[in-house]
Order: sequence, then C-alpha cells, then structure tokens
Amino acid sequence: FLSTKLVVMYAKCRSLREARKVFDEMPQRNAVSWTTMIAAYAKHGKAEEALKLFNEMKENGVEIDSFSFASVLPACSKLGSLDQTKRVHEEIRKRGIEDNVFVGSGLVGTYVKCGSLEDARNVFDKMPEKNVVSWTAMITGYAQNGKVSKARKLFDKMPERNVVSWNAMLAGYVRNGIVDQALRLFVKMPERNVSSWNAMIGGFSQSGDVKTALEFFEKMPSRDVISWNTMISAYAQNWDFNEALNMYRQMQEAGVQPNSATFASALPACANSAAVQQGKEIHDDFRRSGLGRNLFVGSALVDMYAKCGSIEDARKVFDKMPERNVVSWTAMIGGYAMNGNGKEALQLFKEMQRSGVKPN
RNA sequence: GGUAACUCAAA
Repeated sequence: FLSTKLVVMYAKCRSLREARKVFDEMPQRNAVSWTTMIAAYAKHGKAEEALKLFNEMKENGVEIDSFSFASVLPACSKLGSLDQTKRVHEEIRKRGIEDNVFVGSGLVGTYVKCGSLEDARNVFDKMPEKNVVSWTAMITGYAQNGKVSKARKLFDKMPERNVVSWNAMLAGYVRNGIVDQALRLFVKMPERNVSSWNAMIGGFSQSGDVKTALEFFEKMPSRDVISWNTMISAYAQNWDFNEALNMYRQMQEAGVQPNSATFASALPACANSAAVQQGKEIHDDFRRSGLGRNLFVGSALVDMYAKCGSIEDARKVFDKMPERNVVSWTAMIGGYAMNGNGKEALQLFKEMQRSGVKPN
C-alpha cells in the first residue's frame, strides 16, 4: 500500500505527528505500518505511547512478528519495569520467535535496563546465534553494573568487535572510574567515532581533569551536541560556572542545535552562581527552542530560580510541570526551606507524599 | 517497505 510507505517516510524524516496523521487516516493498516509507528514512538522516548499502540495492534488482530517485538522492547527499556518486560518475553516465547537474533538481543538489552542481569544472561546463553549486537548488549549490562572484569572477559571472547563494542567497553571503564584503562582502550581501538571521543571527555571530566577533557574536545575531528553538553557539564560539575556558560554560548555560535540535555547541563551553572539573569536567558532559549517540556529541564529550572532566590518563578515553573518526580519536588521544597519558609516547605512535603512520590 | 547494541543531562 502507498500509505504504508508514507508512514515509513514521515517516521524516517522524524516527523512523528505527520506519520501519526497518515497512520490514523489509513483505511487499512498492516503489520508494517503498525510497527513503523511503534518504533517511531520508541525512538522519540514516548514509551507509554509505543506500548499503547503495541496493545492496540494486538487488539486489532494484526499479526505480531519479530519486527514488532524488537520495536517495542526499547519502550520497555525506557519504562524499566521488569514485570512488563517479562510479560512481553512470555508472548515472545508463546509465538516461538525467541530465537530471532533481533528479538534476543533486544531482550538482553531490555533486561539489563530493567535491572536484571540474570535474566539478560539467561536469554544471552540460550540464543542459538549471537551477533555483535547481542554480545555488546551483554557487555554493556556487566559494564554498567560494576562488573567490569566480567564485561572485559566477554569483550575478549567475542568473535568480532565493531566500534560500538569498543565504545561499550570503554564506557564501562569510565562508569567505574577507571579512566586509565579507558584511555588504553581508546588508544588501542582500530577506529574511533564521535561517541568514543565523547566517552573519553566524560571520563576525564568525571575524574576532575577538565583540562584534558578540553584537550580532547578540541582535538576531536568533529563534535556533536553530546560533545558540547559533556563539556558544559564538565565545567559545571567542576565548579567552573563561568566556563560552563561560556561553552553554552560557544555552542550556539558554532550553530549546534541544543537538546534538552544542553539546558539541563547549563542551568545548574546559573543556579550555583546565583546568576538569575543568565538563567532567565537560558529559560527563554529553551522556550524558543521548541523542545517539549522535559522533567530534567523542569527540575533544573525550579532549582535555578530557587537557588537564585526567585522562589515565585520557581513555583510557577513547578506548577506547570506535567510530571514531577522526587528530584523536582526536592528542588522546590529545598527552595522554600532555603528561603526560610519552613511552613510552605512542610506543606509541599505532605503534598508530595499525597501525590504518591516517596521521599528519599 | 518496518526491528535490536555504545557516548551527554536535573535536587
């Protein structure tokens, strides 16, 4: 069908809305159009929507194949619910497609992100054929959960490696604070991409070596938005707030489109230096960016206004947030406490508990 | 014609 191709096209051009419009108006939807929409939502981080569509697909009696499962698994990863993932896994088993390498690798990664290394390893061991993606997903599982040597054993054992596998191992060393090993890999790897460089910059930043982080940033062949965000964070987290804001400005001059992480990285620099004027400018930039509301940016804004003493503005942002978690609540409550308004702080604390958010 | 793995962010 022609409209199926249209949905695919719009989804590829990352125009979710347009794709959905065509999808909704289609006279007949097949497995391809359903899967395309599910994958598009998952890619945009809209996990609930992806799962909703997946369930609707089942209700409509459309056949769910390995493509559909592999597409919905990233949404399960984002939700992080082990129960949800086990339910999907059960459906996969029932349909007898757990041997598919895309489905298997997806399951490994999803179990990792739901915090169950055991289930991940189980699926991994049972896979009749593994490819570089399956191996890399398993390595990431160990590497990101404090088991670097297990990760390294797998890494050395895997039949073939690509740049992503090298990056996964490198990131594992970084995550566990072993920057020298990360650097050793970085030097040794047969090819590097922008992610490899970004990971190293993050590693140096994490160990407090902003100087070397900057050297790598300047030396790398090309920089993407993550490179810039990492440097902004590097300065902000190492108490050089002016340089953080400087990087933010340079990024704009370089014509790089900021994303939500950019704002969430730059705002703490204003918060911690009580730079309310710059904070307001960044708030304006965010509104003008056309990026949708974001939990991280919302919390960073609340914290920025609160720490700058503009408690009213903090509350305005807080009230407009569509979703709040313990970080947003804590930022707001802390703001009132700092302001000497213990009464309002206490009241909000109770309100937070009433809304089902647990303090930590 | 649709699918899986790596790097950045808030109290």
